[in-house]
Amino acid sequence: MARTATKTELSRDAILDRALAVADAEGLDAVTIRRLAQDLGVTPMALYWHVRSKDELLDAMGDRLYADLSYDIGPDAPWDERLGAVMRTLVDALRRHPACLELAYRRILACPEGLAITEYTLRLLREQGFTPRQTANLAMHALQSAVTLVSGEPGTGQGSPEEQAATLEQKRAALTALPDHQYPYLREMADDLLQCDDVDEYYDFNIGLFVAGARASLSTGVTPAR
Amino acid sequence: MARTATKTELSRDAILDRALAVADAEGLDAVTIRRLAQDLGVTPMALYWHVRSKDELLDAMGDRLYADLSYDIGPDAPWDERLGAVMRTLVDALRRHPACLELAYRRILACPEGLAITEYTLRLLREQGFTPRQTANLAMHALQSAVTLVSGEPGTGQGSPEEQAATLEQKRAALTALPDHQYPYLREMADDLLQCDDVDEYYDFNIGLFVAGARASLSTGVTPAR
DNA sequence: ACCTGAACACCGTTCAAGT
DNA sequence: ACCTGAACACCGTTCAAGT
Repeated sequence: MARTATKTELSRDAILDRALAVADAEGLDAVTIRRLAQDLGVTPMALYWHVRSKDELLDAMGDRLYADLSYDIGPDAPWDERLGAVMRTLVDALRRHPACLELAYRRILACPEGLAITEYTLRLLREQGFTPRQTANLAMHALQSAVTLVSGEPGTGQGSPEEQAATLEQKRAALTALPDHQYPYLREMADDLLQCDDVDEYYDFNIGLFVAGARASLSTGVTPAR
Repeated sequence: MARTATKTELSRDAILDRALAVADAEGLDAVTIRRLAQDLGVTPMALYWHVRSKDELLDAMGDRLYADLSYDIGPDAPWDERLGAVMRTLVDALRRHPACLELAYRRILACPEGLAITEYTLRLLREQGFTPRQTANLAMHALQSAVTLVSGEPGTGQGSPEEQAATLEQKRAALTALPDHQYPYLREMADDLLQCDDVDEYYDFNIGLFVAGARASLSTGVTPAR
């Protein structure tokens, strides 16, 4: 919108800051080399001095998601609470840049902070008696669940806030227009499906759900069902 | 690759078939109006007679994921097995077109088959005693978990098979090059994190995990932890 | 070391025009 | 009803050239 013809000189960090700001405001699709250049008052090709390619820029944006995480609540806390704390931290971090969600997963094993939180989680589970296979599985899915929770938070879509509100109302209209004899449950729970009045309860419940599954799979030994 | 200058006349279905084929072979990014037109031996603008926009085409591709699903194992089966069957069906469907995974979530409440499986799941959970809020929550996350499981299946990335193999080997090299004193667990479980020798076990375990979480949240009444 | 200009090979989409 | 041609406003990226 406002072409911030900032006097601040161009740098990798300045580009990253602007990219995240654009993503937050207008969605990841709005993050464009040419757009960023315009915002920064510079020619598109100038960015290529500080960044190898757009893909590398997206990677760097993803890495920012893992910056400044604190998830270690101490070795004396129960292991399931420690696991829950990891997921809580991830969720809170991802919620700061919901437009960048899709960048999170591919960077967890690529950037130092991602490796650190993964190592922490692997150790936590391994020491609890999970097999290497189960541990790797649970650790990766703890992260993925965090991503999923944020991206699936009812009322949160992709695109600008206005677009989100518009598509939300559109979906509600579509659901309430369904024939009641065929979709009674969809109609009953339309609001619950589409929005979320208590986000804290939402995250608490679903993180608890994951942790409960992990707990169950530990006590029963192998696969928790079937 | 082979520009299939098919003599079959242009139609919405022909476009969709080609789009899915291209996505499966080269990833969703390769699905392009112009590329499809070339494959179909026609001018790009010809597609616009059969399809309103590229977005509508992507929506239609997503709808295909929900076609021909059978998940009802009968009302006499235990509810947790029925829930597991729903997730199994979704997983199997999504695995047929892994490149289209990101299209799945946004169409679940938009196409008839998506509505049907959602209604089925809502009813299943509601009759079990979950609150509307919990039911809506669990139903949507059952789907999302299915998407997550497929997209997170170790060894499965986005892009062409060659690209996947290349990035896989690259990641393994990166992990095994880590300092052992700092990341012992990452090094121990590098293979488990990156690939998956028994896919059936992988899906069974993780679907069971979700179902176990749901079971736990039902028996304990409200939120399963904290 | 850092930025620009011109150019290339792509996109999705509109709109008037053909048959 | 169905398709084409030309055009518009975008992309990411390369490469030689400027300072």
